[in-house]
Formats: sequence, structure tokens, C-alpha cells
Amino acid sequence: MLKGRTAVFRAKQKRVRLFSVQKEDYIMFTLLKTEGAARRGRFETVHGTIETPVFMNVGTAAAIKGGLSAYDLKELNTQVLLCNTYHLHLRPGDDIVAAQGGLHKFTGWDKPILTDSGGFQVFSLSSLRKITEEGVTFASHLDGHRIFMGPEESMRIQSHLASTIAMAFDECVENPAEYDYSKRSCERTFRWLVRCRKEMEKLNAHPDTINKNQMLFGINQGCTYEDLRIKHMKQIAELGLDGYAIGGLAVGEPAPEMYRIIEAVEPFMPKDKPRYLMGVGTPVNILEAVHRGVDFFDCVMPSRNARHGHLFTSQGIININNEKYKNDDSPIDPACDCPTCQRFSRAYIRHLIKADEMLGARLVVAHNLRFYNKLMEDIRFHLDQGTFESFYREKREIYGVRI
RNA sequence: GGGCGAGUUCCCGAGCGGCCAAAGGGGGCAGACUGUAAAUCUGUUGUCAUCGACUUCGGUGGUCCGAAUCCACCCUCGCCCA
Repeated sequence: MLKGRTAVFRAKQKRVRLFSVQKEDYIMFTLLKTEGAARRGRFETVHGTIETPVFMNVGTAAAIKGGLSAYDLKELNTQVLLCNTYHLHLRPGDDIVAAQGGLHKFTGWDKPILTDSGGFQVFSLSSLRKITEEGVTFASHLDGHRIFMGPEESMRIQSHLASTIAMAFDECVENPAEYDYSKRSCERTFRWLVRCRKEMEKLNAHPDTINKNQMLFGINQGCTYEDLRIKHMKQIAELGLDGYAIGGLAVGEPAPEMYRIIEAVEPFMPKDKPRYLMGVGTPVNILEAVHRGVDFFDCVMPSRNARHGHLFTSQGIININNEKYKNDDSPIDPACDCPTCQRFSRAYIRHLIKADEMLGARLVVAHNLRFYNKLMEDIRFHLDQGTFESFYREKREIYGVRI
């Protein structure tokens, strides 16, 4: 059946220059439609189909912070769960997760899971690590013990976790960074990527591997230097990976810088593979990036900010902690279809957050994640309809304002 | 009735003659957060104002150049004795 559908898309491809590339029967990316640089796609995986553009929900330690389970995510129409290699290696240990049958069985989430490689921790735990050609030595943020992680270790851990998509082990370079350092780091990240791919091929061929169809996404780096970005992108594109990510952005540089880099790199990203802008971002960032040809996103912002009272609505951003909501009987967002907005008032939610009740965190995280997932649904709808540009122009003026 | 002890800014609580508008918590108000060391962090919290000025440490009156701090009396609360 999939083969038949692929054939249909291939037939279309000749006419309208859309793409459909097949790795296995169930692993392929299909570009359904484009509007300018923006892309509407479909990514078939061993754990189900991902409609793109997509926002992946971040559950670093195999759980969405705030207390949402796999059941809750289904209700929010989440497509992909993101978990973290470094955190799960430390606790409970990837051997435990493997013994439990992999992340899908462990978490009860049967849809696609993407695991980040630990590359971001090379950046965020910078005071606790040392980088060499071989890899990175961290001091565990839990108890200080030394852990070594290189490309092979990261791939082995991710193979144990049995995620749908594994990310290459990279160095997420801080911003600003010297040109020379960025260049050397980029070159090393490329060598690491080659090692990642080799290790993954080995692991996927091993009889004990839980997910033998684990995919690998490479990560573009190069700080804010366009020439480094482009050179690196061209290099990794030649490796024929399952997807391509842009990393090292939204790490302190102004948003226009980020957009500039996406625009510079995008022409060199394979058109027939998903593109993932790592760690981004605000709803406006996402609109801007979709507009520039990105398909995948993830960010801690909806969940973390929710816990801190910063809520996204169709009219802009509210801080539910603000006194003005203490007696407000309206929902967070009257236009929102999330379980929280169907049942609870701003006054109640404000009270719960103020009182540090767990229920408060749960309700607001559910709301913000639903807002992001709905944003992506709207984006896909308008791409399907060919009305994305006007949607993008309208919403980017609204979603960032504080009300 | 007698004997101790205590009353500090929204709350708890430090201060015990000048460096005190008064430490530190809590609470309040506001802000930050972008591949989660984040249920975290930052600012602010007497009044007016630019330095600065003014009112405040149970009450009233004293001592002193100067008092939240010392003295006298009063009020309130706690414990103990009758």
C-alpha cells in the first residue's frame, strides 16, 4: 500500500517537481506541497507517520515536565516525543531502558520518538565538560562523576533507547564564537558525524538491536558564519542521511541573525529530506522558519514557560501570574480547544500556579503544548490550502505580543 | 494580686546608642526563560522624590549631639506563683 502511494507521488513529482524518496518501505519523506520556500510534507517512520511542519514535544527525561503522560499527549495531538541521550544515560541508564524494551514500551508512547544526542549538553553544561577529538568528558550534573561521550557512545545509547530518530553527536557552539574556533569545531563535528553514521550502521545490523530501522539526522553547525555553515551543510548533505538539522541557533544571537543563517543554509539542504531547526522556538520563530523552508521543530519553551506562568494564546502572550487575572472567569484562550481551556478559568489556574499545586503545572503545560501543536496544524492546513503566506503575515504580528 | 519574658516594616524574624528605612526568610508585585543542571532565576516590596527629604520599630513622656536600641509609666500577649 505504501509502495502504491509512493508511486502516486512519484508520478506527481515529474509534473510539479515534488519529491518522494524511499529508504525502506516505511521510511520516507514526501514533499506534498510548497509555497515559496515553505514545505508541507509527510514523513513515514517505523513508528507511524509524521505530518510536517511538526513541533516535537520535549520530554527530556522520558517525561513531559509538568506531569503529562503519553495519554495526555495523544489528547493534545502530539506527533513526536523528544527525549535526551545524556539525561537518560545518567538516569535511569540506557541499559535499563533497553532491558525494558526501549523508550516506546518504557513510556507507553507508541508514536515517533526523536532522541537528542547529548550535543546540546556539550553547550549547556560547558562548565562541566572537556572536549577532545575523541569526544566529550562531562562531570555528571547529578553527582559529579566523570562520563565520557563520543559519537560511538551517543549512537550506542540512542540505539539502546530505540528511538525512531537519533541525532548525530555534535558540538553546539556557543554564541558569539571566534571564527577559527567555529571552523575547527565544525570540522570536528563533521568527523564525528561520519563516525556516528558508521556506528549506527553497525548497530542497526546487530541482532539484539531493538529498532533496526533507527534513522540518523545530521546537524549543521558553523555559528553565525555563513561560509562555514554552507561548507558544512554541503559536506553533510553528501552523506545521504535521513534528515538534516540546523543546530547552534537560538543560543543568544538576535532572531534576525538566526533567520539570516537559515536563509543562507537552506538552499544547500537536500529538498527530499526533512529539515529540523533544533531548539526553536517562539511561535513567531517557527512561523519565520517554516516560511524559510524548515519542517521540524522542538523547544522547551511551551513547557518551561508554562510552568512559569507564561502562556501562549491566539491573541498573544499572557502571564497568568499577573494580578489582573485573579478574578477572571474566562479560559486562558477562548479560542483554544485544549482540555484546560474547555474546563478551567484563568482565576483558578492562577490560583493553582500561585499555590504551587501540581495540577496547575499540568494544566498550563497541556495548554501551551496544545497551542504549539495547533499552530502546526494551522500551518499545515494553510500550506495545504495554499494560503500559508497570508496566515504567516497575519500571525507573526500577533503571536509575539504581550497582552 | 505577685514574678519573669515578649511586643520590629504585609507575616515570621534579626538588630540592642550613630555605618538602620532596618539583615534573612516567607508572602506580594513584576520580569526572564529557545536541541530542559530550570516547579528555576532576576528585580522590586514605608512615602515622596534626581541626589535627597520625610514618617516608621506597642503607647506616652524622658535622657542624649544622636534612640528600634537607655530610663519611667501605661497598654497588650505568653509562661510561672498565689
